[in-house]
Amino acid sequence: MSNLTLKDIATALGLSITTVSKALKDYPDVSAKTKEKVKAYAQEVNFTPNAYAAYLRTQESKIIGVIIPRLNHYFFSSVLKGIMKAAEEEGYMVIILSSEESYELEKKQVNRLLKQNVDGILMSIADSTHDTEHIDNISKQNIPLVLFDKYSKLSECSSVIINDQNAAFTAVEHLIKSGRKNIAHLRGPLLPQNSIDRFLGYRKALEKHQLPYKKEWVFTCQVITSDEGYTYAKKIIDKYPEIDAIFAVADMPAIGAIKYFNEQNISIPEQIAVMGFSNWKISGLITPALSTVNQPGETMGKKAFELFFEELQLIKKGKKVKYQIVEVETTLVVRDST
Amino acid sequence: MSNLTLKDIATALGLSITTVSKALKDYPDVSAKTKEKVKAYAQEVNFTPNAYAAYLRTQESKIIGVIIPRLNHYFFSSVLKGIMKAAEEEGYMVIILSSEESYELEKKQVNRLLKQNVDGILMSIADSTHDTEHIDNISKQNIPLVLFDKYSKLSECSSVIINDQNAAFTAVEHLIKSGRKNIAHLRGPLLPQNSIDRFLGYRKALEKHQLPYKKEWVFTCQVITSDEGYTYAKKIIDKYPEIDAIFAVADMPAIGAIKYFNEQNISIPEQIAVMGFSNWKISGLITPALSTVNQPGETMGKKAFELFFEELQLIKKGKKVKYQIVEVETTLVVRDST
DNA sequence: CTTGTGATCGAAATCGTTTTCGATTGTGAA
DNA sequence: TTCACAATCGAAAACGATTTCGATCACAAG
Repeated sequence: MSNLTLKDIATALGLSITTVSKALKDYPDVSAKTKEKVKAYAQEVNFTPNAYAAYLRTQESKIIGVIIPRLNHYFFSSVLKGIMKAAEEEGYMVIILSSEESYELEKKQVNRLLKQNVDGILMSIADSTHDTEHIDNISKQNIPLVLFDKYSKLSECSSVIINDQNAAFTAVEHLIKSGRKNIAHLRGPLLPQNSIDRFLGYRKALEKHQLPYKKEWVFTCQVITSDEGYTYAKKIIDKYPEIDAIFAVADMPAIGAIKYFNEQNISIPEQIAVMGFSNWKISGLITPALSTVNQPGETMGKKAFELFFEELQLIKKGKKVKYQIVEVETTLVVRDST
Repeated sequence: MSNLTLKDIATALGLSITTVSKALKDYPDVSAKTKEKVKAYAQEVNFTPNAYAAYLRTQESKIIGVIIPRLNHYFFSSVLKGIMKAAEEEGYMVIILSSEESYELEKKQVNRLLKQNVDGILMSIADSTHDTEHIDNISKQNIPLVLFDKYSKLSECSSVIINDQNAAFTAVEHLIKSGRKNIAHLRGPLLPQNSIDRFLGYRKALEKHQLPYKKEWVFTCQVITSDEGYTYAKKIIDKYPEIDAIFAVADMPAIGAIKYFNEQNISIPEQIAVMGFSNWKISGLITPALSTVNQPGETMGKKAFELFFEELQLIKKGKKVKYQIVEVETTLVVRDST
């Protein structure tokens, strides 16, 4: 029952270990009859080769590592789901580690994965990550690396991203087309690039529609939480009552703002419209339901695994890998807050 | 750079593989001087033993497997966080698999983990799981198993749970003490035991305070979603206007109900109070903020790993393991909806 | 009767670490 | 000097699968 080996099968069938191994792997120098016998018996006793022993020869662990900045965030959970589904189909296991948005921890986690001899690493780099040495180390060891969501312009590797600038542009344009003229922006921190791009998309939309850009209408969230949205919402109402719409860098600040407006009986979207970004599950459940940009996490995860897998095949064949930047489509989700 | 072996160190220092190995593991039959030399060099070249080769001898993979019913649920993500933190401290990697609430898939995932030779399995069984053969197989192979959240009375293994009945009792009693007399219950499906226990806690609280239990005030959610809460809320208002409070089996249905009440301008908690269960992050962000029962996922995860680790030590020493049922404390979180 | 060929099978080396069991050296006591 | 006994090191056998390279045999061609 518990974990038999090739040897067990060999003795049971009066064959050598070699022949059993080859029969199971369809080597041409085993007779059809023997193959059948071996396979039938292996099936019967539910044999699968010991993964660790196999690794020692093949150097393939059939395990990939995933590093995400936070564990219990809806978006990253969705990406994980996509990765794990795709991985399962190819017979891969997934080891997940969290960097907790810390550069130091991220470096450590990369090293842990390398020591574990994973066949590849998929990761979303932390906001605080400022150099790419640890990332480049991965490629140097010749193991496939795919970044998702956030990415590094400096590193030579494949990435799965969305077009933050275009997505933000579309979202803000939607606010403009629905008649808003004084649109504030709750932007994210100066890093990562994503929050810069969303800010740029915001500016571009204003520009295209000849609306003035006012620096004082851009509020920077140091941490992307609902609390920041809540306090900025108060500030907006108190200091800039002319503002009639808010475009937030993410759903959380948008939700915080809505919470404040609800408490103050400020009508959404009549008096002020609110637009989020990411389409967390929660955003459809609050009142009013939040308009937002759908960021398809599961699709991104699936695609990230596929890029890894392609790359691995190329490496195994000794071919040169070509890095790809895959952009996944976002969609505008219009609900009741705009 | 890339993955040296004991042999590399041995030749570099003019020693044997054996001595290097023993020096690194502080065997008594290696001189202090040699140990120092070896350790210094190993440190310098950043050597760590190959995990797979080590496994072949020690039969310890330093990997545990975790199976959860759903990936992107806040509660399970929190448990994962707790598990992974604790695992990391003991040098364990975590492989995560999802059963997607499917009994068949759960069986398959258990087998995948067993084939991977993980050192232990932590799992929360799917709602649809009706027999425990696959679970018992784990214990039979003598590898530690710890269940969390949901558990099986039939299986002999340790578990980390909350006291659903008491928690529900406290929640409903809070509604009663705040003056509600006509309390409805959105209960979960007939399985798992958790939703039964919460229902029983609801009944017990009514009973203790001499409130009548009315069967027609208990609404069964087949799936625990906000949609179900939304439609039942409508039904409650239409058919049973006398109801002044709702105790939901989980946050999601409670949130759905609140959404409906908000749309209908039914004041919460004045006209009707709403109480959830689990304390998902979202519950504090809606308006009005949802009162609920805090289910400490991270603590449960941490505790689950600790139980596994204890058990593993006992098994390694050949001692008999004693299974434990650990109850983690819940707390009532009173916000604005009650 | 040889010889060559194809079809089947196994022995043995290998992956890198762990661990048992000897082997060697040096030291002090007899 | 001889012997006992630590102290220190290495050889070699595992762990289980993979894969190279022969070995064996049957059979047909020469």
